[in-house]
Parts: sequence; C-alpha cells; structure tokens
Amino acid sequence: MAAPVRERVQAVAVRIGYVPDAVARSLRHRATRAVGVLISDLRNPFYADLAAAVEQRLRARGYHMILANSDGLADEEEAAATLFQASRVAGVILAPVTALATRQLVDAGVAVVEVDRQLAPGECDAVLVENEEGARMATGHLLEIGHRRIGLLLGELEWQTATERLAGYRSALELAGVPFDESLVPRSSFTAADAARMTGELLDRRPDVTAIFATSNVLAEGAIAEIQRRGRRIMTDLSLVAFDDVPWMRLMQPAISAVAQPTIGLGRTAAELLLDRLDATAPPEPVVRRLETTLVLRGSTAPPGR
Amino acid sequence: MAAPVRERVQAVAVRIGYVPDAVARSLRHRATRAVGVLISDLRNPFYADLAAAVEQRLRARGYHMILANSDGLADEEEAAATLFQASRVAGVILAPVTALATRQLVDAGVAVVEVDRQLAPGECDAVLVENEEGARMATGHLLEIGHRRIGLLLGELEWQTATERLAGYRSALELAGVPFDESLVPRSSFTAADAARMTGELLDRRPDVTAIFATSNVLAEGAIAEIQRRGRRIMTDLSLVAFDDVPWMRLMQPAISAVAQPTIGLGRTAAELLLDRLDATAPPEPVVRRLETTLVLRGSTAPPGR
DNA sequence: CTGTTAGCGCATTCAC
DNA sequence: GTGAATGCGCTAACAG
Repeated sequence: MAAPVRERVQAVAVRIGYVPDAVARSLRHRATRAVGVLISDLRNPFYADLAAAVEQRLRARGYHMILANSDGLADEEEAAATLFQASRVAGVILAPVTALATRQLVDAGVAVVEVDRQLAPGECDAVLVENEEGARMATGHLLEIGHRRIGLLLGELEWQTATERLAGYRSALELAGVPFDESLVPRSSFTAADAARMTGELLDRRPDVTAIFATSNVLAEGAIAEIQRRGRRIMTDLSLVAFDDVPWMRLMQPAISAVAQPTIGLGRTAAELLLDRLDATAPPEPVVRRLETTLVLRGSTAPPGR
Repeated sequence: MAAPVRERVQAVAVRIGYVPDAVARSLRHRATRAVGVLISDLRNPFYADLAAAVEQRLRARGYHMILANSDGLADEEEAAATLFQASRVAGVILAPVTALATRQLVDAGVAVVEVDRQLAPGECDAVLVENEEGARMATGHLLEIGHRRIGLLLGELEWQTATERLAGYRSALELAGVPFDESLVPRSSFTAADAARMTGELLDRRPDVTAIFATSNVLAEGAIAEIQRRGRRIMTDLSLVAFDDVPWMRLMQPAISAVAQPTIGLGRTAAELLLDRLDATAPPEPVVRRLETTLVLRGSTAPPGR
C-alpha cells in the first residue's frame, strides 16, 4: 500500500494502543507461537537453568514458553500435557516422569522433545546427558586415588538418569576389579532431607565407607548436611563427588568435586531441535542427542585414610 | 441433556482424542486462563523460587503461566509486555525494571501485580518485602557485636530493593551513632563476578573493614569467592551477612548468617492478589503488601578482632 | 491496488 | 428439551 497511508494507519494504531490479537491470529492460522515446557521442579537449579536456556532460545526465535511444574508426579504431567494440547502449542519440551504424556502428545500430532530423561524412545526427539560415562568418570576417579568402599546416593530408581548413573558406577568398579556391594547403595530418595537420612543410614550401616558419590545436586546437599551434622570432615574423613555441578559447590571449603552437566546446552539443544522440527528442517525420524559431561576435580576428593 | 447420550458422546470424544480448543474458546470468551510472569533471571534461585510459587498457585486455580526473562533489560521487558498484551493474558505478575511496561499494561486494561520491586506505585497491586527493616536488622546485628566499619555490597542502585536496603543500613548506623562512610559502599553491581571485583576493591581501599553486608544471594556468592581467594577466613577475619537466604548458605562452614525473605510467600501472595482481582474479590484501589523478613543468625558473624 | 467476504472452533442466543 | 445461527478478531482469498 501507499507509504503515507501506511504511516498514518501506523500512527493511529500506536496512538490508540492497538495490539493485534494473538488469540484470533492463532485461531485463524491454526498455530500458536507458544511452546509447552514441563519440568520436575523449578526450585532445583538444574531445572531452572534448563528452563532459562529453553526460554532464551524460544524468545530469540519468536516463541514463548508456557512453563509448568510436574513435581515429578504423573498426574500433574498428564494435566500439563492436556493443557498443552488444548492450548494448541507449537511443541512441547518435557522432562518426562511417565511415557504416557509424551505418547498422548505425539498421538495428537504435537512435536515433543524429551529432555534429561527419555521414556518414549523412538517416538520423539530427546536430549540427554552422558550419564553412564559421567558416573564412570566420578567413580573411576575415586577408585584411582584408592577408595574401595564408595557409597552411592541415587534418586528415583525408575528414572533413567538414576539407572544410567548406577550403571556407570558399576562399570567403573568392574574396570577396577572391585566387586559391587549392594549395601553401599541405599534405597532411592529424592529430596535433600531424604538424602541426609539415607546418608546417615549408610554411615551407620557401613562405617567403613571412605567416599560418597551423590548423583544429583540435591542429594549432594543432603549428604553434606548430614556429614557436617555428624562432625565428620569432607575430604579428610570422607571424600565426596557430586553429579551435577552447581555454583555453590565451588564455594565450599573444600570445594566439591563434581560431574558438570551441560545444563544450558541441554536446554538450548532441546529448543533448537524442536524449532527445527517445526521448520521441517529436521529429518522425519526422531533424533537423539547425547551431551558430554566433564569431571571437575576440586578439593572434596582425596586418598582415603588421612 | 440425557445421561445416556452424554455418556456416548463423552466416550466418542475420548476415543477420537478430542480436546476442546482453548484458542477458540479464548477468542469467544474474550479471556484466557494465561498469566504473564516476567522476572529478571530464572537462574537466580530467588526468582526461580518466586516463579515456582506463582506457578503453583496459578495451577491450583486453573490458570497457567507464560514465563519470560527480562534479564533486567528494559527492552526485553517492553517486548514481554507487548507479548502479554497480544496474548490477552488474564493478568501479569512482574518484577519490573522500568515503570513503562507496567503502565502500558495497566493502560491496556490488564491487571498487574508488581513483585519484589514497585515502580508504578498507585497504578497497580504490589507485593514487596520489608527491605529496610531487614537491612536494619542485619546491620544492627553487626553493630551490636562490635563492628564499626561495615562494607555494603549493593546491586543496581536504581532498584528499589537496593535503595531500601541502603536506607536500612544507614538507619541502623544512625541508631548506633556510627557515621555513614561512603567509601564503605562500592559502586553498584549485579553479577557474582562484579561482586567479587567490588569486594576486592573494597578490601584494598579499606583494609580496616571488619564486616560485609551483601544485599543479595548473588552478591554474597561473589563476596565469598573473593574473600576465599584472598585466603581470608569468614567470621575469624571478616564477618559476613547476606540479604536473601538460600539453601547453600546453611552448608558453608561457617554457615552464612542471612536475612531470609519469604520468597514463596511473595510468589503465592502475588498470584492470589492477581486472581482475587480477576474474581473482582479485590477492592478497586491498588493493594500493596509488605512481607516480613527474618534474620537467621549462623556462624559467619562474630565480634571483630579475634 | 483497494474493498469485501468467508471461516478458523467455540459458546451464546434464539427459535423450534 | 434440541438445533441452527451469529460473532469473537483476524487473514487469506477473492472480486472490483
């Protein structure tokens, strides 16, 4: 249209504060610029960083994020999946607790990326971390410096992250010729409080453990609290490694050795995989990405016995 | 309608996977169940907890959350406000960086709650924390145990939280008859790295400081890193208090004394204020809530000089 | 190049 | 009680 007309119309639009109705536009286009993001717990820095990275990439490409917490509950996850489906989101990025939600969405024709855990392999894209390799590195390091009785703190055992990290632990033991001892692996837990209790039970049952491998930042938090409560000193009395490095671990004295996850990369990759699929830039078959971890050695791990 | 018919229809709906289109419904109703939430930085546990609390309350009342990060940037905030307005959200909860976004939304007739900071007083609801009182308690405690030269680490000086916390610091000094010394208050900063640098400059310029009050969890992180880097010991050499208690502060040895904010309450209250206003349960005039803080004394604060 | 029209999926209104 | 019509605000496809 003519430039002067265009300008006049624009001016009026601004003056009366006209903003096009995205709802009507979405109905017309049968597509929204919203992406559903479902995580377990926003208060856990791992998921917060993940969500922040996702949001940043979405925003950069003109999408926005509907964020929901599942609290690790299947019911909440189902509800969120239905919400996303009803909202006609362009796609969904989720840390699954069950395969059902993913399946429901995929069946409904919405693009899904599973992140951190994969529960519906072959049905959608997934972005994961090298859990087994990371756990092998951490355990291997402890073995190398002489530890033989290494306690393992695991989260929800049904979760892929837990089983893979357990596999890495076992694999490192096997490589070192150290037999696996079930009594060093307390029953699953989730919260820091649970982890503290588990750590206490472990130390009571097996006072001979010389090192602990906590397989999440939350579990590490609980373990540290309990170790301190008992007046035992990290590194001197007991070595500690964590899976999932978070900023405060660097501040502890001694600083906590940890397997750093590419958390930002996880979120960034998930968002890009999804947006590429929306652009039909992606291949038709599901793509799975495994991102590497890094072992960050700090002061919390030392040879046993003094 | 008749029960058997209803049942048959329901069954078919489930079988073919029919989910009502929320977009069409929203267009028809001229209202959505979405709430825009805009925070500064999801990676900061304070905002993550805030967002988690908001999301929980929204979900409980049948709303969902469009979450955006402003990164403390006015441009991003403007963009988010326009997105929210275009999306015809039921309301907006935001930690403002400028008054403009709030104003734009209020003018457009959308319900707004400012949280953590209030930049458009009288124009919308707000939920804040007793910043001045909290800072007075923290500073007062340091003064009581004998400190006289207390360094103050402040964030963005334009932000209300910073000015109020500064006011609390000054008020405590005044009550104790200690003159305010500008050289103890380095120029504003924001990130942990900035705080570390600021702390270094402060300790160089004023080697006689015996205590530091870091007015956010991020600033405390930077301060601790720098103090450790210099080989100085918290409590023994230098007392430290933080504003905004976060879980890792309890794990430090000595554990960090901090002014605990009711972060979850802040989010919960913001969501409830907003939803009440949508229900027209709220009074017509803006309501402002100030939530109390608590001083949690731990090991990082001790009398100066041994 | 401008103006008109039809329909996205739902819910409300009216007629039956 | 059930069924048909209308319009929410936009845009794509038309006709003028």
